[in-house]
Amino acid sequence: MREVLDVTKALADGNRLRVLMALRGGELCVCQIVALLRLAPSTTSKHMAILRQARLVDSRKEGRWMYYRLPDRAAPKAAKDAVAWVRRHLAESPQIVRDEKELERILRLDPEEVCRGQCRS
Amino acid sequence: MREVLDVTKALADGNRLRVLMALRGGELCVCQIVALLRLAPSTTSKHMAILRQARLVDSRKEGRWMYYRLPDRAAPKAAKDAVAWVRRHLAESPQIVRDEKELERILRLDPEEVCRGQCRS
DNA sequence: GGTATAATTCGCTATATGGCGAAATATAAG
DNA sequence: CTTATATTTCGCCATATAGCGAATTATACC
Repeated sequence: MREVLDVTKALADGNRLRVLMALRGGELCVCQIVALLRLAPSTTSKHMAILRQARLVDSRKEGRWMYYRLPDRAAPKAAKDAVAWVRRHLAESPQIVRDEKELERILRLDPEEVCRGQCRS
Repeated sequence: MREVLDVTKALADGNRLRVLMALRGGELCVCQIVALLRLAPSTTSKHMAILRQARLVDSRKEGRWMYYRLPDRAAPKAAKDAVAWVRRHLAESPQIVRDEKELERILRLDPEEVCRGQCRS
């Protein structure tokens, strides 16, 4: 029950659903997710921790950057199936379509440039 | 997005997951669900309204009794798939197994008797 | 070592949610 | 019509959650 509830609670937020959809195209660093959601880095980080706790994303640290991606084969089936459900039923949402365009724009930028300025106090 | 979020928010509560699992065996009236969850009728009713809003259950009124059941063919695919996901990943939860036993006990009682006393002020 | 920067954790506030009991509604029974 | 009863709605309270900025941590660069 706990495992399933972790997943459903993690999915019960629009911004976290947007992140899962954004990760369809491959891993993203926190800076890029911040740029997409336009939330504070601290808020975004908390969202990512909730998704990871539910095993809906995996993460990988490279230098100062933390990259998040959709879970691989090793993830619990409940989580993988949940991601598949989200992908299947959210693909045509106007918000998600808008995010796709915005993400294209963000990915065209130098990652350094995306980060710069976000994390200044 | 709204439709998907209604579903994920509805699933993000343990008692509502328990109801969905309990309805596997067929429709139940509110009294029976109250007896299973051991929550106040008003609380239970609110949970059922949230599940119905998300199209995760259908309802049918018969006299004074309101019966809830899992959605049929006509329901949105997102809702049907979500119910299938819950059924697949929650079937072996200890809580759900306990609920199965308890529900058997409740179903052996006269429905009139199940209701009696719950709704007294 | 010292500074800069990406990310997280912490402390706080506003809002959302789950719970109850009382009141309201709807239907059956007298 | 009046009473009884199943359910829902309303008003309230306690807790959970999403958001932010400040402080902290971890890593790169000088």
